[in-house]
Amino acid sequence: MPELPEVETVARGLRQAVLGRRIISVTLGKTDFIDDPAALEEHLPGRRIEAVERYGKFMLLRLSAVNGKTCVAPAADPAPAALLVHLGMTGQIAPSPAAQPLEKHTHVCMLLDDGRELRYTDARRFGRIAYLTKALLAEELTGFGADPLEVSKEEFADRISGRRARIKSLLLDQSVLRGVGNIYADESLWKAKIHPARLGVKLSRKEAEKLRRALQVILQKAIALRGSSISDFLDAEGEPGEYQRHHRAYGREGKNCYRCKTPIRRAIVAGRSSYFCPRCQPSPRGFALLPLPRRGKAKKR
DNA sequence: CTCGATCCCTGGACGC
DNA sequence: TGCGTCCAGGGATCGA
Repeated sequence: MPELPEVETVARGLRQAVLGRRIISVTLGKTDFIDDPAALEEHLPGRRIEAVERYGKFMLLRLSAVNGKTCVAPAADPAPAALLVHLGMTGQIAPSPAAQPLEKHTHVCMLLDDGRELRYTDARRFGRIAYLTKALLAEELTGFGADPLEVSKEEFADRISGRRARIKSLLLDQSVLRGVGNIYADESLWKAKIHPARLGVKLSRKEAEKLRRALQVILQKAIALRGSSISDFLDAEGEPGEYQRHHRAYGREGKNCYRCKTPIRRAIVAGRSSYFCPRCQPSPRGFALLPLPRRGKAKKR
């Protein structure tokens, strides 16, 4: 569940921990979530980590050009490049002493020039790792939507106003906004008092602006608190975040709304569990609030 | 074009 | 204690 605030937290941690380090060698475990595993082994050694950036839910480790002095074999691709990292649901990336035993599900180990290893673990392997040349990276980053922290009032409204999709679906759509996931979509909709099943086209400009503001305030606060740790999110120092304590909707089914005391409901919207206050966030016409099976009970097929 | 359904994967929660 | 089932969810893909 790492979303923008969690990825930002990890990126900041990595910036502190590994900036300027050179990668000596790479060892891989399972590779079915890596674009081109051989490319990692071939192209990473000899490169220095020059910057760590976040793009939506992606992290981008900018890598130096390879020069002859640090790499014995002439590199086939000496130009600057990047390592793209997506944490998926359960991905973690952090440096460890090379002597430390490997955590379960460690699939990428990058030995650094200070004796530590930058390790990527991911139980579910919903993440993604790719070595990308400059051209491939540029291609990769096309098609993403606006940065939710930077998007202007006008652009935000334009991006949802013509759409017949549900607002929840639009918030989750990385080609509309990059970086928002299920938790922060629900939290921002609760704050803006907008039902997740409303259609984008049906939101007024005023509502759209309220939603943009809510999203920005929530994301900023979540970053300040180092993200939400609801299952197993840990930052690059292995520390959990704090923002889960501030959730007002997500995961609060049956608990009282912080504004009006009405029990929070859960419904499937845009294929995802969605939490909302049925009073503060009035449902659109035609939205049937079907009773969901209680958690843990058998589910209809 | 738009959008919903399905699948990928594993650990943990829960029922019995 | 152990076994089976369901659920979490980002994103790719497919079909309506």
